[in-house]
Amino acid sequence: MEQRIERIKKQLHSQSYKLTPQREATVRVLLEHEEDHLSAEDVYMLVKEKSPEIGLATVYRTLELLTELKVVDKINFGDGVSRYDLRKEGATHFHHHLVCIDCGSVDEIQEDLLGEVEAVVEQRWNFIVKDHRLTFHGICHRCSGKEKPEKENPENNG
Amino acid sequence: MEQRIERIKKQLHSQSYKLTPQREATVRVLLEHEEDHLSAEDVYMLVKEKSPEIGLATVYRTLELLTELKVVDKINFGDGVSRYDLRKEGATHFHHHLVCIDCGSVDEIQEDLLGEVEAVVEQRWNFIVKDHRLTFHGICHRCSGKEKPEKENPENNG
DNA sequence: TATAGAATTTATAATGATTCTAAAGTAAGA
DNA sequence: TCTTACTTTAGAATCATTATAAATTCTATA
Repeated sequence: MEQRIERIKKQLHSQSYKLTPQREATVRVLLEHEEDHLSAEDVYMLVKEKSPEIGLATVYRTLELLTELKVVDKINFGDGVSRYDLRKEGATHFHHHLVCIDCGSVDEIQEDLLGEVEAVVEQRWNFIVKDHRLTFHGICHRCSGKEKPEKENPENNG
Repeated sequence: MEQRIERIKKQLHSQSYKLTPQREATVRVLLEHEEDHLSAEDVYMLVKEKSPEIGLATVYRTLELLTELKVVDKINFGDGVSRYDLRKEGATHFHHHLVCIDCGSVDEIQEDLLGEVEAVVEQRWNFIVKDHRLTFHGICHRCSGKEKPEKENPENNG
């Protein structure tokens, strides 16, 4: 945890931004909730627990900054709010999501399954792929009664 | 055009909705701008040209209804507005998009490139895929100076 | 240490997309 | 024609997000 904060700090410094206490508090919340998909409001409320004096606008500004630095990814599942998702360290691509239309859960796929598809897109559409967003909508293993997949969140094979 | 409207009318009727003049005007705008990715406001302004008395709320309600019936897909490219995209007739999946981070253009891919990926997801994650959203961000052929792809919008091979 | 200047935060107001509400309009059946 | 349910309109309300102005903090330098 401390190491990751240290590295994010360096990343900020490299663009002449500072890791202020408010920004650090925000980053800590994101790290502590790595599995979740928090909205700005969610983050705000969690940050407030430990740093009650922080303002909502600051949280928004920090999240925007972190998005710019590609520390987090901003995503939208169509429910009217943006959500912020920490990138796995070293990951160069945006991970994928499984949204359950039954219970609303959101699981992550860290593996990059799009290698071949991107090659096709680059060749056939002459489009230089820089990033992607892929979300599947369907029924999760919990709702379908199927067994839990062996590795639901594999550590670092993206 | 008339045939498609007729079919959409039937689809509405099958759920005991009516194709009111306002709804029809909205559908016509969508059909006339099939290649575009219109926001609710865009649709509103286009509908007003021919039916000036229509209200914005009606357009919103109609788009919501059409989304429910899967006549259109509601998408979000991260620019703060929802956009509405007519489904190709017979298409069972949501088509893909190529968003240029340079000029902002949005091109479509009708082909379903995700067959294998979905099979992997179903098997490895025990997730029953019902639909998907796939958007690539990158540089389009116009901005990169590459030649235009042979078939930019293939007719109906999705 | 004092001080100027830049960056940052706070609190609040403003914006803009979307949804809600109440009243009026419309269509279909008895 | 009367009744009932559905639909639309206009405008108000809501909610997420962004902008603003004043206050605060940090940094560098004298």
